[in-house]
Amino acid sequence: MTSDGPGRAQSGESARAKRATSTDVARLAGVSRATVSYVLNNAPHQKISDATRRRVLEAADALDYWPSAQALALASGRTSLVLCLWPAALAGRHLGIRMSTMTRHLAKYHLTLVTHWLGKDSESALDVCKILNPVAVVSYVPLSEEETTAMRTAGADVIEVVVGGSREDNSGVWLGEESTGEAQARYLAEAGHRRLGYAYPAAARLEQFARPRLAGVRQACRELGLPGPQVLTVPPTPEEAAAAIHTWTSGARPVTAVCAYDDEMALVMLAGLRENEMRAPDDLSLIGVDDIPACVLTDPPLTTVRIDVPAHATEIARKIVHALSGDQPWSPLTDTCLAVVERGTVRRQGDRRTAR
Amino acid sequence: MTSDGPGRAQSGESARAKRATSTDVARLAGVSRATVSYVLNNAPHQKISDATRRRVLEAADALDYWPSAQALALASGRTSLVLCLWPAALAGRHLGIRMSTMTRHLAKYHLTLVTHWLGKDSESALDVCKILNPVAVVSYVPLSEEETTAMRTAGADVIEVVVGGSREDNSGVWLGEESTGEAQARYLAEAGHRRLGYAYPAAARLEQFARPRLAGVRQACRELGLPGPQVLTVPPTPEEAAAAIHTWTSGARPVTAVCAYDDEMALVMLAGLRENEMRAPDDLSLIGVDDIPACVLTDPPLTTVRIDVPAHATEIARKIVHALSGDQPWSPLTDTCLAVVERGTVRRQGDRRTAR
DNA sequence: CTGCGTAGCTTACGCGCGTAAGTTGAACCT
DNA sequence: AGGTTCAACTTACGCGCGTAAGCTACGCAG
Repeated sequence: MTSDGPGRAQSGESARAKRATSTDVARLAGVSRATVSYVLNNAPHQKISDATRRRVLEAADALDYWPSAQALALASGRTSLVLCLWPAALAGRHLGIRMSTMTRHLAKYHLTLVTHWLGKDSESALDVCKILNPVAVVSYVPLSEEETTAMRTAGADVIEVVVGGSREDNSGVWLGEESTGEAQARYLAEAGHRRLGYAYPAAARLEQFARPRLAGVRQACRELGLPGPQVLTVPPTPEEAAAAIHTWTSGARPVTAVCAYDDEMALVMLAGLRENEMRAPDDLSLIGVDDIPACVLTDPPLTTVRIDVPAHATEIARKIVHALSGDQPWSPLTDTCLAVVERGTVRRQGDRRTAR
Repeated sequence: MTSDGPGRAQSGESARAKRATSTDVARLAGVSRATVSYVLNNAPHQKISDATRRRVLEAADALDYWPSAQALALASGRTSLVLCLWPAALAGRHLGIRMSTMTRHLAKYHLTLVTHWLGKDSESALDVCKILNPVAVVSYVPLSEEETTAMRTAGADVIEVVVGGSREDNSGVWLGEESTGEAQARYLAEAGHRRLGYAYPAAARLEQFARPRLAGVRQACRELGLPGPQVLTVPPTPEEAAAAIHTWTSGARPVTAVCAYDDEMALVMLAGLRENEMRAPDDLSLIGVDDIPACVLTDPPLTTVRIDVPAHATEIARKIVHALSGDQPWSPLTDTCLAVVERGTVRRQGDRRTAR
């Protein structure tokens, strides 16, 4: 038995039916192609008798007809595609929820989301845009002025660059990376901490996220009248984390709490604390970003800032749909896509010991 | 200053240049459209004078002309797209490398990879296929017979379903999920273990991966003459892991080593061991799959099976390119996309204590 | 001087579609 | 009887492209 199970690759020889065109439907229904088109698109000002309409619909059904997206795109000058540009270096675990949320939301408006992965240089971004000719682009990669204008001439009406902009650039709308930093700092301040540290990642690929997050911490400190955070670059090894922790805690004005760039950084910090025979939160408070599953497994479990990814993704999708419809000014549905998950690594003012 | 920074969404009003068509180029060069086409495509049997050729090339350059992918697709009947279907539930951290590897490899052959994210049900898979009309589909989601044939009539010449097939289905080619399970079991057997456990995940979304991995362990046990693994479903909490560990280790014929579905499962197991005041590898050996960064941070560091993702991705891309060219039978470049990373959680036969 | 091959183009068609602009014949009004 | 209206269609065009087929003028053999 040589049936084609899944996993088999086949070249095109297999006798497969060609897809039916509207001409085929017209022939089968015994009408002109135009009539078919009018019926299937419910053309508003065309009079089609019920009998004819039914014949056309039956013929289309019998032939399993669907219109060619390419022909549609050529004729109308626009596709129904939304292109998402994503940097390969950043494949985190929220990606799936983020993408499927956007996919579903856009699908309600008959828009199809596809993702293209970019390497170090975003060279292929423009090529892909030319090939797909999407109506909108949402980019998680910084885009140069030239690239955006080139994409616009390539047909992309709406271009959203999610990453790297400042708050004002985003029309005061939504969650930038800064917000996570702000949330960390505000929470620590509210817990009574005044001298903060920031654990900055060593990997260059994280720069574009780390920089705005740190900026958010700085901004919050400024607004709250706290001294700026003491920033240390922490490579991902327990030993180097231990050294950084020593620096933070041993000065004349020691840091009492550290904002970690993300949860993985915080995990490394926890290992560094062990290395120094110290413990969170008694010797140093710690807060991460992301709420990865491992957060609940550590001892003590890690306090962190959770990004409400579905909410954020929905906001972006909504903004795109809105911009495509192109009427009233945009207003966000929510501006709080963030929440602090309180667990065991931040000591609150007044606590002597923290409960296990 | 109201310049359009990144992060701004714009609707289409901005006076942007329309893209140039080959008609524009023809007009500027003072020739017919056909001549333009012949020049730009280096038509083999057409005689074009050098002067004309140069004028056309200059005009195309001046207008920044590129052919419309939609028109090309309509005229030729095929696109240069490869569609990758990915289940949103499975966004792991290797995704970036996997995708960019495939993207780069396919780009060498002027194929563009785009990814579409599927939710629980793969309902939209076919729609996307109809919209994009890709030459090939590589799916990480199981596809029904109807779906594959429908995709073929939609124009996809090559369809690769990476997941879920058995070894034979994949034309004896490459790495299925089974292989990771096999590698775990073989390694443990070689280290002297004879009674193995398998820590099966509780989350339903992991079923499609867990099942073949477990099948691989079973297969290896059979081939090595070992009793089959004692399978326990382990929810992701330390307490429940501790209970499972108790079951494994306390019988008349206790298990001495456990294959964890993946590293996260192994991490939970480690927490469960702590809960029981036990330790790997002295009380129980443990091996994961994936080699996530956290592996080196645990105490002891986690022994695991690493998937050589770039190699695997390249194999898939090569297979697709090969199938599209459609000549000689396919042969893989490598069949070992797996490696065991030996760290501290597997006790080798003869060791009394394991070195830290 | 006529015929012919050929370099160097142009004209024409089809890919599959939406849709504007006809066309036809029956019903209705004067 | 002759004109008008209108339902129910069909014909024709363009979107941007590749490419088959046709066309023209020039050089050259007979």
